[in-house]
Amino acid sequence: MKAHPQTRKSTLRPTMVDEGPVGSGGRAQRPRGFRTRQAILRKAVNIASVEGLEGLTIGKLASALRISKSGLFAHFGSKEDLQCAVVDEAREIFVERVVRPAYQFQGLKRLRALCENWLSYSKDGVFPGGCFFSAASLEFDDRPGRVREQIAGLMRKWLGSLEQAARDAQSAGEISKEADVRQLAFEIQALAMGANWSSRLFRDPNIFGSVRSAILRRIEQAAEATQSR
Amino acid sequence: MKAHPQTRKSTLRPTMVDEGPVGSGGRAQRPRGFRTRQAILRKAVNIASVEGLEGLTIGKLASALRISKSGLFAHFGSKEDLQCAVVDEAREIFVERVVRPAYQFQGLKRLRALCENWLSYSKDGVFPGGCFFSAASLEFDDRPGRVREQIAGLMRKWLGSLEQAARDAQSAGEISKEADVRQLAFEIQALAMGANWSSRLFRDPNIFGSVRSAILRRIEQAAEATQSR
DNA sequence: GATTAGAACGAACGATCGTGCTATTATGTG
DNA sequence: CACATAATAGCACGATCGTTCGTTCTAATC
Repeated sequence: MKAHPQTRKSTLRPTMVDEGPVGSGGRAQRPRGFRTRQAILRKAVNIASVEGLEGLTIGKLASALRISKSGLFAHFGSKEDLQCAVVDEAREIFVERVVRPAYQFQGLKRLRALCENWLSYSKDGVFPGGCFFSAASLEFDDRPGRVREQIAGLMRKWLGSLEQAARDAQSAGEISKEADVRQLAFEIQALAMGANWSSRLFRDPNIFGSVRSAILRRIEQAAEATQSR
Repeated sequence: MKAHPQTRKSTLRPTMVDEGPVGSGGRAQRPRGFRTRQAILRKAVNIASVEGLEGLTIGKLASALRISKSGLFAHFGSKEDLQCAVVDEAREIFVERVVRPAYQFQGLKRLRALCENWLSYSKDGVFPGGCFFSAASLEFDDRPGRVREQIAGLMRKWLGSLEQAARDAQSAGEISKEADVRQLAFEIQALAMGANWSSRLFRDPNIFGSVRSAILRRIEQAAEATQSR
């Protein structure tokens, strides 16, 4: 004759309100469960950046948040939905940290800012596991599905932003007309991801300095010369 | 009264002898279980390059080989051991395909051959999931343990090979004395991994051509100039 | 042909996976 | 306060995870 099931363990947690000061001084509160969802995603992104999007497990995530598995699961219909939401949350953080601050500049300055911001985004550990998208790209490039397409779309857009900034710089005469801006964008991205890779695998933060130089050199090379394709 | 358990399903598979012609014309056979182990690793490497080293599961691997889970497991003491063996198998394939053929050349030629071989190694799908080590690096860079250290060691060695080739080219006067060969090696590797990344995520095989040019350009740049840093 | 070492198997373990279902609790509105 | 609705918890499910065990089969040695 065990006590009837389902006796609450702690009445001390009314809802998941663990977030800091919301908005600027008590702004209009969002709907109730939204905050929980947000808190879940925040933690999920951090875990996923370390363990991978597939290694991110509903059980682990729930217990990391001291939440019931089913309670968490109800916020998303499936694991795939959760993964998509996590990717989008990571995107938001990335945009806020890397893209947005660079858009106060124009042309070449913007391009440089995008690079600088990306490097410090990786170096400063915005995600505890390094660049979320480098890891996610390589994890999902062979797994067909919505997550893969979402990641691919984001990366295309990011490369497009680099390319567009370079193109604008081109229009402004800051970069040679002959430069292949698409190629330039790709090479920047490759060097940046290389920095992330090396810093993580070899635990060498110094790589960021030399990669920063390499990128600037590469940009300058596009600025100067009648460079062949 | 079920028949006593453990009646063999097929007497048709005495041992796992599915490999093609071994050695050059019936050479001295390796010990018995060794061939099985080899067949396991071959399949395991392919699966792992697609699903990741952690996504490689003993159950899936066993049933892909039509082998019992326990029988497979017995060849390795633990999953970590299996992963280490898989990494080493991948290393062997990589060396055979990328490194060794380049060592018939010297100096700059060797450096170029290493690059060319790497690109075609990725492009031709030597592993069905693209470059095994790119994926494995990013998967394990945050997971402490033997696997991580093994991968890191291999990558260090590979970068060292590139660097040494460049250094030799330097001694031969094919590359400027002022060039930073370590940096050169890194940038080559970053571009190459970028090609692998892009080709996989965007399903764009054309990237290899432009990355090849970019690498050659970068090498030439090291050859010519009194380049800073 | 009998003996023996090693290879492969079947069954089972506890843990955890993703996912349902139902009941309980919390919140916001009248 | 009562009520409706949304959010969360509890429990259970079948599947699969890595791992262990004891048994059976195979191949080589005497």
